[in-house]
Amino acid sequence: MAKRKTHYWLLKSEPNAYSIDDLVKDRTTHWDGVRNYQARNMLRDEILVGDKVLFYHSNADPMAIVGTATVVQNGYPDHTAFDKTDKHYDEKSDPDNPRWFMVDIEIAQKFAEPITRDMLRENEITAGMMVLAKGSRLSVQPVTEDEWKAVHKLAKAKLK
DNA sequence: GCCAACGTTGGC
DNA sequence: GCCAACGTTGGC
Repeated sequence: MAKRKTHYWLLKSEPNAYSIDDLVKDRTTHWDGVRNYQARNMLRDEILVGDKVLFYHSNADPMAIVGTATVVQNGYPDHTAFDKTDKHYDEKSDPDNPRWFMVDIEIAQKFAEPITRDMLRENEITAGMMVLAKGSRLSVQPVTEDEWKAVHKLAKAKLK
């Protein structure tokens, strides 16, 4: 069976809602509540088991990449859209024709120190990351292999 | 708290 | 199909 090349992604979360520490505690989670079509398409079609994820804290102090995770379940319907009591309930998502999707991820590592936006901006490679672009609101973003590696170098450098 | 950027909605 | 109004995101 031909093996697909690993793809890399960045997932944003407000730590108030779900933080890296929550993921460390839970080990795995389903990435529910995404209600944006571009992000939905990636969750449904492009993000596959074995892909690697940068975990980013938005609207936080500090705003930073705080760890990594691995995708352990391909896209499947986001059941929180069917739950009237859920914050992300969407009456237009039909269980027979779901509108929203999610993947499952598992903690890989929590960085010893957060990789802040300033740190990302100062590095030649990570300075080009989508998450730094003005007005970048997409909560699921593709990351290049070079960016992935550069973030890890920053994480190691930070340990010194 | 402010507000620019962006996505969605709905009238026409 | 256009686009103004509106709501949300998210950095600062």
